[in-house]
Amino acid sequence: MTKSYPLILVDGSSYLFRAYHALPKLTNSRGEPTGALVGVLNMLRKLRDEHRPERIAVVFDAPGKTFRDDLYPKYKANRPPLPDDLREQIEPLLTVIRAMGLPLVVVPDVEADDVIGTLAMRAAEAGLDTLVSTGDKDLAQLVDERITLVNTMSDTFLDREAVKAKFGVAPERIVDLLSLTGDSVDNIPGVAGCGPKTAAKWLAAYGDLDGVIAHADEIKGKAGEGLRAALEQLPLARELTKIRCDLALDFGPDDLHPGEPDVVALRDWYTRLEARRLLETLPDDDAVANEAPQYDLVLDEADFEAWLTRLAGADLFAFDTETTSLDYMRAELVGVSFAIEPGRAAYVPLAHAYPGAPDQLGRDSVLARLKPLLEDPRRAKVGQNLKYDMSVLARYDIHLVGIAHDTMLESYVLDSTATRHDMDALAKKYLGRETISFEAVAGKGAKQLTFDQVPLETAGDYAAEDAEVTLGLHQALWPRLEAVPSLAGLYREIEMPLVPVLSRMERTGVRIDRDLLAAQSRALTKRIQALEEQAYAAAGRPFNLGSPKQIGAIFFDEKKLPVVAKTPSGAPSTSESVLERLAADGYELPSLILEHRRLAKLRSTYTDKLPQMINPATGRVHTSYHQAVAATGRLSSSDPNLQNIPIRRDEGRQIRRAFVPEPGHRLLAADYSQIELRIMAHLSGDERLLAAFAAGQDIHRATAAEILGLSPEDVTGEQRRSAKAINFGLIYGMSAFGLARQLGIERGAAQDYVDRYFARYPGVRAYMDRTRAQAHEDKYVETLFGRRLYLTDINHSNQGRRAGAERTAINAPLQGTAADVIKRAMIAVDDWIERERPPVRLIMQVHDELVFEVAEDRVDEAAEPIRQAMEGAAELAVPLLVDIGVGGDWDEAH
DNA sequence: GCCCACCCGTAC
DNA sequence: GACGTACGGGTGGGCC
Repeated sequence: MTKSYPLILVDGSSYLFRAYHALPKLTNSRGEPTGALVGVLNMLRKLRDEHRPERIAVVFDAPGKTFRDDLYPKYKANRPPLPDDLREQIEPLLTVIRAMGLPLVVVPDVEADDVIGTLAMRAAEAGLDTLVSTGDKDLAQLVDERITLVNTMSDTFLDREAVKAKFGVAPERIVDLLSLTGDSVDNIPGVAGCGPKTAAKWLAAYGDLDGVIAHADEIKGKAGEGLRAALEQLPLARELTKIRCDLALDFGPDDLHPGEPDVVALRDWYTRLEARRLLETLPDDDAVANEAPQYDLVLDEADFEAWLTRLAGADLFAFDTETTSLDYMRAELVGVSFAIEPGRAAYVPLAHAYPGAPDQLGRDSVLARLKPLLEDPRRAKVGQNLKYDMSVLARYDIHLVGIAHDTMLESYVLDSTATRHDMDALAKKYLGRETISFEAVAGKGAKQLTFDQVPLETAGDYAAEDAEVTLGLHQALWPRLEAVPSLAGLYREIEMPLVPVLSRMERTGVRIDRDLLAAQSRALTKRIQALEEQAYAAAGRPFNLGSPKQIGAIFFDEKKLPVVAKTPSGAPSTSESVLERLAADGYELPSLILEHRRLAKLRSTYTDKLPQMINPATGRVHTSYHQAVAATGRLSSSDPNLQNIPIRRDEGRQIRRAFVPEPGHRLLAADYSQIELRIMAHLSGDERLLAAFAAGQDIHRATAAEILGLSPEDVTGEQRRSAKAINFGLIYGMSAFGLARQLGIERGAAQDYVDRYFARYPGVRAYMDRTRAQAHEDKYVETLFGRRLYLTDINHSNQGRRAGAERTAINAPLQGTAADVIKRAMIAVDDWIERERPPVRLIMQVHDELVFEVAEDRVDEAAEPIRQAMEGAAELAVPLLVDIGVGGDWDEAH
């Protein structure tokens, strides 16, 4: 094609129908109809590539009545309703056309033909040649010296001469010809017995339609009779057929310059449509990725709508919230950011409030429109620590679903020993990219701003980058994860499904009896004060009982007490074991300090702190569970830490009485019995250990009996205690030296115990040897569910470092498998709760224990499903046993 | 006033 | 030196 056209007008509606009927009914693999849509897109691409027009518009009919309906109520009455599988393709088509950068024209209450006629005429007046691309013969009436028709699907051009050749009349007579022949699709009757040939003949003979009408009497035959019968309606047919070229449009040809294609959106759409040919027309991924990122600050409806459309078409999008607080229970939403492709992201500020802040889209209206997307399980989202975003959104009644990926967890599963899994660290590690720190935009210390006070320019870059980097990280991390099927399985089956469970558990929180803790604090204060006075008297001067340094000065400098042990930094230790030793030697002060430390610890860490952590809105304490902290796969808890509430000593245990249910409810505590030893039995396959668990024996008693050659009933309490220390020591990779210290016995005696243990449990020894050897070989160990823990020090030249790594190698598979098991149990139990909606809430996890708040009258029926979920969480060679207790507080539930 | 290392103690 | 995994309070020193 050599001739160039300054304006191309595309009859989009005609092509859509032609494509729908002419092309096979294709669908993509999701079952969405795509045939007509892709057909039209291919045609548009071809048209644009061949002509590279300066101006172009794709014109569609607008829904609604037109002037033709007013002229003729039966207009288009024969037309069947739009098939559903065609209707569904219209909106996506319009969206993709916009993304292609092609001006889209839909004028309310006007048909595409008339818009095209008017625009072509205006162009002609301005001296511009127009190419009208259509599949509809009616438009032949527009053809003249400046207007040419093309059917891009069949590649046929119609200029004046071609129109004459094809229809037998000049373009000026096309309206007359069509009036005579009629149009069954538009329900314009025409003349019975008169087809295009006859009509052309008549028009050639009598000049035009008026001439034909004037000479109607002269025409013979069936067609002549038809003509005479149709005379009255022919003027109306002409009115209906004639394309209007005089519409009052508020735009003209010069408003129709094509824009830059949105390659990112197009790639998503073409991918979704599975249109490979179209995908190939787009520039390479790399070319896009290497461009400077484009961050949109979305402040108006049009931009937001455009992003909504992009998100709706994306297979996966990255998502992030900006808020006023790290505390998910207090955080107010300040903005949201999105990315659908590295290099392209947007920030939608919603509630930035500082002097001179620009108007922003309303939070409620934005959230209302995001809600369907965020709650749609088929719309896949990726985020960094999405548990946080999920909890924040829940406060706005948005229940995030479709959490497909979390980059923090991808990183954690790939390497749990990495110290940090935050976005900044990951961007540096995996993308070689330095990101904007929160501190850089919000400042730090007392001058730190909340995010709503951060100016939009910097906030936008920061927030959009968060989403964009998250997507980039996912693209870097996911292939690495997929390359190791066991890790991918762990991620998919355990870590990702756990995210909503933890979010719910955190938001539920736990009720705390503030008054009880306050009373305990007062009682502790009295005792602490008394101890201080006694200590000052014993020391001969006042000092800070909380300062190991001052204690050291008094003990080892002033009173010349023996140094029992030193701290790692070389200072004389004042640890519990040291003080106990000194107390046993008859000194008074050490036991006073020990007592003081215990009480001060309880007061500062628990009885004073927990009431401060009560959320005023819920009256409950909401901890944070961290899913990417502990290298073994365990969770950790902070703010407050609910996983180290005292239990071993009675004084401390009282604090658990302050963990209470709502009125009408009970606490139910379910803990695994000896889970790590059972896992050791399973992993080692040791026959005696397996047999002991199979028989339901008290495992520490059985161990004592084996080591000492007694029958279980003859084992004393002291002997059982020693065996228990051995069992735990094994789990921690303890040496005979450590055991001796633990039990306060000679090293030789401890070694004797260890030897006898391994003689009776040879499978355990073999397992430990095997594990160590494997660790040296692989530089990592794994849990039963494939979780890996890397041991960088396993071949270290330093003996201490190497020994430490070996202990970790022994401990990690046991601790880590237990963590896997309880995580699976949590997912199962949450699934039951969400499915059956019993009056049961999961409120705490403490490594081998789950705590529930249950309606008082439903405790009995809750216990069994909980037990089944927990005991069924893994299929081991030994039974998994769960002990369940119920009470009016957490202490009582044990 | 803020930050951090250190020591110590709580849990499983 | 010697028992694994966490969190966090108080002290005390350094820094701004």
